[in-house]
Formats: sequence, structure tokens, C-alpha cells
Amino acid sequence: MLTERQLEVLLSVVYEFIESGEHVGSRTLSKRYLTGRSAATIRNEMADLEDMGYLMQPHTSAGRVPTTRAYRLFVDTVLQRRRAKDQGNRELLDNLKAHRNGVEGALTSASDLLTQLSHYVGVAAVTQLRQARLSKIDFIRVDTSNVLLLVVLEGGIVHHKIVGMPYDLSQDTLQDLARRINTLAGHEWGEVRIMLQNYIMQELGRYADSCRKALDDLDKLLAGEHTTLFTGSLANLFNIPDFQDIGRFRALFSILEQEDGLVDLLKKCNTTDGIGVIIGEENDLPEMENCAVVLSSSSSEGQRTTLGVIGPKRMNYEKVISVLDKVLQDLIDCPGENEGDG
Amino acid sequence: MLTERQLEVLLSVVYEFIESGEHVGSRTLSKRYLTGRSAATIRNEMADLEDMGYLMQPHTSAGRVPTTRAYRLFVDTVLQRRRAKDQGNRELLDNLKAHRNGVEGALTSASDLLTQLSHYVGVAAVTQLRQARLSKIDFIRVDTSNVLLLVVLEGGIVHHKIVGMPYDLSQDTLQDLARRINTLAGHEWGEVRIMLQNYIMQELGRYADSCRKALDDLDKLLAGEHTTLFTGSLANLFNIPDFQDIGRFRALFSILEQEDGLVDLLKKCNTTDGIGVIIGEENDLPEMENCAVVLSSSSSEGQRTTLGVIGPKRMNYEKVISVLDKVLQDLIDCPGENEGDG
DNA sequence: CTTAGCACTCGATCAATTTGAGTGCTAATA
DNA sequence: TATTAGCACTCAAATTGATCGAGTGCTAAG
Repeated sequence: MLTERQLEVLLSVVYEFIESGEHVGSRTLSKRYLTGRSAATIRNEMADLEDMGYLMQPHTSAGRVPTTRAYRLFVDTVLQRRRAKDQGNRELLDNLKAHRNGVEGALTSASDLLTQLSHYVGVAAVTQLRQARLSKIDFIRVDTSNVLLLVVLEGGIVHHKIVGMPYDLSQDTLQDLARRINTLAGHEWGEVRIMLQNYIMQELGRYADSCRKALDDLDKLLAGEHTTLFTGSLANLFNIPDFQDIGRFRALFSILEQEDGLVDLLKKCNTTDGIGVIIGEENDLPEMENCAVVLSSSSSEGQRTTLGVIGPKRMNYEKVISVLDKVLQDLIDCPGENEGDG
Repeated sequence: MLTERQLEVLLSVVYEFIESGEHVGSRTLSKRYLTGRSAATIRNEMADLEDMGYLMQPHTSAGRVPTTRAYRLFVDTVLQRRRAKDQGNRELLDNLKAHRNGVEGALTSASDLLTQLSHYVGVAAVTQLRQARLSKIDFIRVDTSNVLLLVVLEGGIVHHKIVGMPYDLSQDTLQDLARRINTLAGHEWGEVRIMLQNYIMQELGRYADSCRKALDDLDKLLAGEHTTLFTGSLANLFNIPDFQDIGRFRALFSILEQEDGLVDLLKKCNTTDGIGVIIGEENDLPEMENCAVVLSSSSSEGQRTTLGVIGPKRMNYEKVISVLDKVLQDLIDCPGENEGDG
């Protein structure tokens, strides 16, 4: 276990390193953080902390740098202590409300906002849970072998997809089908699915096969935990010294560019509401060993909203967490309006 | 005017520079391209070409590097000479067809494909021209003050947008409206708009104001030349030596990340069908002075499809042009199927 | 237990030096 | 007259070496 003073030294190292980005030495600490103690004393403590796996030296005769373990301790401490602080940003948050245009608009705004405020990369995602409720469905014949599938969920999420059909279905047939399904508006997809399946069996016997494929497509869209993700601008990454190295930049970039990896990452935090931090190797992606992800999610009735900030391990956790808290709070204040019905 | 030999020297410089990325000297040319002539002879020609503005030296006592003017000549020559070559890639193109899922699917595939084949950055865009035809419209009440606007155009482009409404319109009212508009399916937006406006005036007197706003939104979506853009992965940029410098990379990145700049750029070529090349300063964006854009567009009835590749000035134009030709041809082969009706 | 002092390590920085590819010019050559 | 070989010169890039400074570990004194 750490002594009080060791903890103090450790947190100071992390703090100073987050500030400066350079390995921190005993003299700096003695001068700036622990003015009562001499450099030599601190040196001894640091040596012990290194043995315990909290610090490391990039090379002999360099200052110390925090390990993931140290960040972890730091973040946990910060997470405990927060609630006190509550600084501004109101003006920007109002902005978010103003630009709201359905779920997509809100999430785009949110990710942009997070990016702006944090100076890292903001992401915003909504995962529709199994109990997503149908608001309206529609089928539109595009040509002899393609039908446009249109699904609106309560809350305003819209999915559309072109599905191939081996048989040519008339627009009337499709409309009839849509009309029937729409009587179930407000019900969960599970129920709708059963009704739909029965209809297909009974009334559309000869088309059953082709419809089954469309049903599968619908399932993919609605039954699984489908996540829609928005990533803010990556431009800030250029300003972060940790990513000046083109190699590291590249690694992170390849992750951020494709949604799949990110979505998986977000799922990490999806078990529990509230704020979670994933530091360095704690996530499975080797490309992200120099990064940290701060996630904050909150689930309302049919969907779970996750906001996150991705940055270097050495990020300003306090600020990011506070920003995240704010934006999320603002975001979940609103969907309540939509809950009346559709 | 250039002599035959000067042209030969010049094209060789451009070709070699595209290959190697390093300034090319007289000896290299003498050994590899113009084996009949000695380095000294070529040196004289090069000096002349420099005077004429086709070549330049990055510094005294370095080899020569092509200017934009030289690239221009090179590309024009290539554009003239092509048609002859016709190498493979069939297997990948079939792949494109297979993954077709409406316009968006096709364009996503196309931009990915261009990116893969060219090793630069592929983009694909569809601009709907004024004469876009309506296939289906729908309005869905989301809550007391928001309506989801849904427009499907012939060809399968789908637009959806939440618009705010100062008055609460019932789903029945909305449905009635949609039904009326849908009788005009297959007509151009211009006609639909008139009908819609009349309806609003006559039947919806007290809601007229709120509807006008929605109409504006629709106009924005449908009347202007709305462009949907897909950009391929930027990952290839990391492999291009010209962009190893983080500064240049950053400049290009900021352009590619936001659609607006790119869309403007694409419009450059939108005047004429066929292949166009924009080299370096020829485009207005100072951030792109080290880049070239090869565009290829083709308009069918209601929309114009543009494919492009963005890469360094020193790109393999021959290959890119041939790739572009292929993918575009493949893409426009299909929409014909959709022209029957909706 | 704390601290001052000292020897030592190692990255970073800077100047001097070398190397090599390339040029321009001139004189010899076909 | 057009071409080429030869030579002196230039300049970026790579190499080397010296120096600096921040930091450590260890030891001995307070």
C-alpha cells in the first residue's frame, strides 16, 4: 500500500507530466509540488514507486514517466473527488440544443462539441436496445428487383436500406404490407416481427422466400444492438505532441477511421451508466496503447446514449470528465420530450 | 514550341519523378531513358526546359523537378494517348456490383474501390440536378413540435430530416398531405412544389406559416444542386512520401475532412463530362498546392455522378485515369435498370 | 529519517567534416 | 554544327565529435 507521501509524489508526477508532456525529475517536484522536501528525498520515493510499477524511466538518467497503473490511480482519485467543480461552457451547450435535428443532428453536435471543448476527439453514439419501438415502416418499390426499406423508430432514428428481391412485388402489395405493420406502431420490434412473419406465411406464400431475406435485413437493423456512431474532427490530433510521430498518428488514425473498432471499444463501457475511463493497454487494441478513452453513457427507455473523448494517455482527465458530464446531461435532458408518442 | 527531343526529355523527367519522388539528374536520364545521348547533351536541354518554365531546381546543384506546367503537358499527352491500354481488375469490379445497395451503397463501394486501386484517396459523389423526380414523400409526427420529413427520389436517393413546427399537426393531417403529394410521384420537384404550395394556401390556411418553413427545408434539399459525397479511407496518405511531412499532411487532411471544400472542388469538373485533371495551384485551395485531383463525371437523366482520385501532384496519372475510367463505366452501367419507374 | 554532495549516464544540440550527386562551362571531337 | 568528355564548383545529407544539462544512484554527514 502507498503511504500518504508516496501518493502525493505519484499524483504530482502524473499531474506534471500531463501538463508538460516531459519526463519529470525529482528537482522539479521538490520545487513545484512538494516544497517541504528536498530532491534527494523525493528521489528515494520515486525509486520505490518505480519498483511498485507506478513509474518508469524512458532511459537511464531521465526523469520518471507514469505507467498505466499510475494513470489508473490518478483517474480513480479524480473520479472520487469530482462533483465539486462546475465551470462554464453554458453558451456552447445552448448551442447544442438549438441545432438539434433529430437524433443524428444531436449526436453530430455533441461529438463536435466534445471535440471543440476537449481539444481531443469527441465521439457520440446511440445504441438502440432490443426493445426499440417502431414508429413507422414503409416499403417503396425501386425497380423490378429492389425495394427500399424504411424504418422509423420512436425517438426519430431512421433506417433505410435497399434490399434485393428475387420476385417483383407490386407497389400495392408492398403498401398493403406496410399498412398492416403500421397498425403495430408503438410496439417493440419483437412483437412486430412475429406479426410480420405470420403475415408472410399466410398471405404471401409464394413470396415467402424472398421476404425472408428482407426480414433478415430488418433483423440485422433492429434486433441486434445496432449502434450509430458519430466521430468529431480529427484535426486536433495534430496539435497533440504525443502524436507528432507519424507512426503513432497513423496507428490511431486507422482505428478512428473505421467505425467497427470504435463501436467495439464503446461497448466496453456499455455495461454500466456513468463515467468510465479506459487507459492504454486496458483496451485490447494495440494501436491504442498510447491513448485513453473517457466514456460516459446513460440509457433511457429504448436506447443508450454514449459520449466519449479519445485522446492521449496523458490527457487532461479532469477537464474531459467535466466536459463530458455537461454535454451528456444536456443531451439526455431533451429526449424526454419525444416520449409522449409518435 | 518544344522540339521532339525536348519533349522526350521532359516527359522522361516527369515519369521518373513520379516513380522515384526524387529530383532527377541528367545522368539518370542518359542511362535510363535516352540511352543514345550523353548526360551533357541532356543537361543542355534541361537548362533550356528550365528557362521555358517546365522544370525547376529545388536548389542549386540538384536535379530537376517538374513544374505544374510540365505535369499539365504530361497529363494532356497521356489523355491523348490513352484508350489503347486496358488491363485487368475485373474481379474487383464485379465485387462492386455485388455490394450494390442503392445509391449510397454503390458510391461507398466506388470510393473504396478507387482508394484501393489507386493507392490514393478515392471520392465518389452524386449531384442531383434540378430535374430530380420524386418517387415518394412522407411525413411522420415525432412529437408536438417536430415532424420527420422523408423524401425518396427516383433512383433511390433518400433524404430525411426533422423539421420544427410551431403548430402541432396531427398524423392524419400529415398523412393526408403526403397522400396528395404522392399522386405526383414521377414528376419533377418543380411541379410538386407548385402543387404543394397551392395546397398549403388553400387547405392549411392557419398552418401556412409553419408549413412554409418546411417547404424551405425541402427546397434546400431538392431544388439546389444537392451533392452527396463519399470519401474513401485516408490511410493511404501515410504511405505517400510527399505527405510524410506532418505539416503538409495536416493541410490536406483539413480539406479532406470537411465535405464542403471537396464539393466545391468537384464542381470544377462538373461543367463537362469525361475526365479532367486539376494539378497543384490550378485549384484555388492553397492547402492543395501539392496535390492533384483527377475527376471523371457523367450525367444521366436526373443526376450527375462524379468519381475522383485525390493524390499528390506526383501521382501515377496513367494508372489513376485508367482505374477511374473503369469504375465509372461500371457504375453508370447500372442505373439504367432503375429508369423504368418507381 | 533527511539531506547535501559527487560521480556517472545519456539524450539533445551544434558545429565541423565528409560524401556524393548534380550542375555549368569549356575545349576537344565527330 | 552538334555532341561529348572533363573539370571545378555547389549544396544537401550523412557522419562525427564535443559539449551541455537534466537526472539518477550512492554515500556520508546532519
